[in-house]
Amino acid sequence: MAHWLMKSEPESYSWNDLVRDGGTEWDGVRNNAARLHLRAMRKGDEAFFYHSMSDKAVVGIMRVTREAQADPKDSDWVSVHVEPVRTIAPVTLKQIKAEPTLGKMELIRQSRLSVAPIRDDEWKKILEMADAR
DNA sequence: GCCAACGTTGGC
DNA sequence: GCCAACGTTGGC
Repeated sequence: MAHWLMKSEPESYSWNDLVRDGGTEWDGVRNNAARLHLRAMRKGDEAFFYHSMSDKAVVGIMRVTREAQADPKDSDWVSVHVEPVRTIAPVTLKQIKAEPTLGKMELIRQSRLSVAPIRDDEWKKILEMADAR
């Protein structure tokens, strides 16, 4: 099972919004690299929900509940369906940057990428950081 | 608010 | 096909 990180500005759509909704169509992605990642997602994959801009922290875990299909707003693009799994203690970008083993994360190397893969060891490390609080 | 990084567009 | 100009994202 693969792991991912997906970004959203909390002012636009927050983790709490996702929990409230019980699931959502992750649409609106308009970047080719991100689209490739969306297409590579498989049902059952898990993803971190990252609050960009005002918060800059991983705040929850969600699950891919349906694989990519045409974005309802623009069929040139794709969207997946996701559901919340659980809230985690926030792991901030600052903490991630301070952790040498996380230096290769796409989150850091290419900050503008809104949908990114996460290596197994990175996933595990961030979970450990959340659980340690 | 500023600016770096990245993507896209359009003139040549 | 190259590259300058412009737009957007997102960290600081």
